[in-house]
Amino acid sequence: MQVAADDLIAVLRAKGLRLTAARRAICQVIADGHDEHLTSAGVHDAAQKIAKQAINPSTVYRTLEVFEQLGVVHHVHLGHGPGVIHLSESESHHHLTCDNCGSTIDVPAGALGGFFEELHASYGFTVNPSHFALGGYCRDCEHSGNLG
Amino acid sequence: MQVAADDLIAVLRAKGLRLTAARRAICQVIADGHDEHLTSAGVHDAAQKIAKQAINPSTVYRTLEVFEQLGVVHHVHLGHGPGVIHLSESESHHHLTCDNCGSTIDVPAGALGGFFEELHASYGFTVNPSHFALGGYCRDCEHSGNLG
DNA sequence: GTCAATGCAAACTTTTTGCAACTCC
DNA sequence: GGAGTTGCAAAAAGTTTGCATTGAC
Repeated sequence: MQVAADDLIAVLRAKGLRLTAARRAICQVIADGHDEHLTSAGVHDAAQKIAKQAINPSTVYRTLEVFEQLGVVHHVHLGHGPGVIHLSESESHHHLTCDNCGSTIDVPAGALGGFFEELHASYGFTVNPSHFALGGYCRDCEHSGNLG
Repeated sequence: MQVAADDLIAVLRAKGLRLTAARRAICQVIADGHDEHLTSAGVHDAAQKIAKQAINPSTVYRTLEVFEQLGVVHHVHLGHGPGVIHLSESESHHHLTCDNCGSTIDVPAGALGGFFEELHASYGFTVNPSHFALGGYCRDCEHSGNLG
């Protein structure tokens, strides 16, 4: 699903929150990068380029926190590094992260639906399908045999 | 599968590595806590109690790193906090972590086997079932409705 | 005696927080 | 004008690293 920066801006407006250059830029970054895996640092970087002004990292974190509370974005931990930002509205998907080469495969949530239902039935646990990733080895690494 | 501290010590010996009080204690902690979710801090703490002497955190990290390289343990990220240590030999299981209360449910890898096979068939991705966790809401939090 | 392992302290990364200054509505 | 935002700086948590010293074998 496509999300425009304007949609994000509208969310802020609807909540009576204020719209600053920094926030506009961050909205833009999130909307533009809807299919990428943006780190907070990446958001920070890109936002500064768009805003053509310095933005404080803490501003980025605070703005992303606002968006998380509004349910607009998630942050996901793909590995040991920084967290990754994700649009909640973007098509829900899970991540398969290769422990060897670090590549990430997106799996549509639909492909996992039955499995998650099973977990719910057995454990009463409702999976948030876009949070966290499954580690393992991708096809290439497994075949090449160059495993750590 | 049960792993004794002696087994871990044997691994070190076999590699020609040295055996110090700190390492003995850490082996003990890992072996004893084979079914728990030990953080590095937890290992540190427990090791000091066993060794009855101060152990530096960096020693713990370095020792755990050695064990990771030897393939004896993994470390897993359950969420935003510290990483968790896991015996590679211990029974493989997946983690369901509640985003609300932080509780963790262990799911035996067997329960997920079919699902992982499907992922392998569809995406060529081999899941390492003990790495990373699935986020979501546990039964209690979902029912109580006290969600973030 | 040699080399691995430790302790210590300092650096590092990512993220959070307190507070004064600012600015959007 | 006032509440929401920002920047700055400092702190926090978790982890890593350099270096001299220690201690296992």
